[in-house]
Amino acid sequence: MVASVFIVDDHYMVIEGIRSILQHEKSIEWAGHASNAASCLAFLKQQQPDVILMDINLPDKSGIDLCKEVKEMYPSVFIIGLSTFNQQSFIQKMMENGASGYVLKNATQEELTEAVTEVMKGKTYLSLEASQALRKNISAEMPVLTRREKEVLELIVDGMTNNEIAQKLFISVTTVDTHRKNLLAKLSAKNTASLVRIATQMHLV
Amino acid sequence: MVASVFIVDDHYMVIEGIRSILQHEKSIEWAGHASNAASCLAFLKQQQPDVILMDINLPDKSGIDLCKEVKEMYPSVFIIGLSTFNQQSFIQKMMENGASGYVLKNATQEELTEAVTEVMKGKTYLSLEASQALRKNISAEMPVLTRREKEVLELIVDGMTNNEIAQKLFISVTTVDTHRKNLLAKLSAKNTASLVRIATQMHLV
DNA sequence: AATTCTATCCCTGAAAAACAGGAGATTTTA
DNA sequence: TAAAATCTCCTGTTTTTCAGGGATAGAATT
Repeated sequence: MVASVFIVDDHYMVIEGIRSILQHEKSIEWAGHASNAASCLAFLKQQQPDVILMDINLPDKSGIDLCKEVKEMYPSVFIIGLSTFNQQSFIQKMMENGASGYVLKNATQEELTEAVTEVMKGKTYLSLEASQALRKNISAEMPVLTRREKEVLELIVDGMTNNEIAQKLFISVTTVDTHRKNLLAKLSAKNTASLVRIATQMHLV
Repeated sequence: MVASVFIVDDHYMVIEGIRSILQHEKSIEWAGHASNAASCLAFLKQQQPDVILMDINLPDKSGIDLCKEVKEMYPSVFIIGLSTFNQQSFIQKMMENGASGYVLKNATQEELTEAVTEVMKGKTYLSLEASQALRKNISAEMPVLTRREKEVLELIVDGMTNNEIAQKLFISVTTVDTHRKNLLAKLSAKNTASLVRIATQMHLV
């Protein structure tokens, strides 16, 4: 059985690299490529590949969102996340949104082909680094923020004061302050500065 | 004349992609590749290629630093910076450290080969996006921070208060406050939160 | 030699954030 | 349905930041 593989990545060199890696594999067929989410969706209207290798960072929308959309429209297509970083939050969100695997861009030829073949069997493939990142952080950190907390956090990062946030969200300043206190506690930050740094480093905003 | 090209990039897929792109070019010869700065330097002790394609993000040291070192030791080697982002500060630093060109990873085959051939002639090659980024920001923003201001900024981002910073640097709290005010002014930030966000986004810390 | 830049220090007063310690109402979920 | 989570609001106090000045001394530049 031959698996057709499609690639979404905004870097031509990466597309070329993957193509060059996979072309030797007899069990894998090149379905095509897209450099952004829009042309990926356009392609899928015409035909559906078996597997999509999907970069997390796309110019028009995040791979995490695209993954969700594609899986809703074409549930039978397997998606493998692709990125340079093994950030736990990314990997987790990608898997939550229906991805079947996650591979880092420094993966070897063996890893990549194994990922595709395993996923085709309906299994899940996580590269060593990815699964380690997932394991390490699932047990520890990565706090769960509520919808409102995320909302407040983003406005704080945008440089708004409690007062401004309160007006924007039509709630009391004291409420905003409470959310802020909870954010500080959840992210183990002692003040605004560390809160913003932690939030950006964790890619929460 | 045949140009030998060496690549330093920590992503196997990118190396494969570049190799696949350049192998069709008769005027270009593949010298080899390294996935970190250390093995790059080790390779250069044995032989020197004509051109090095060098990623900005390397696991052991930044491409910007590596560029400087290589140019000091082997001034005749041409270096082309390689990265996913067209951040003005990165491009500028790379060029200041002796690079002859800068190419983004979404470059086409034509761009990449042109970059190599132009640089071989002793010319400078900047991809369209790179030169635009350079032009746009050189005229505007990118504030110049003094050594002390950078120091204070880093401690602020680390979540320290003026008081703590003052004790750490053995200066008065009012001095720290002055630096802080200057930072807010220079980065056009209205408070700590936006200061931290801007600093991290500009990769100042 | 004069100017600019940098780093240092000081002041006042207002605004904002951090910290402590509650509590009621609604939604989710087990 | 009962428990847990979430969102909401409150009263205080203390600490930190922000805004607005001004000032001195040394280093670098013109």
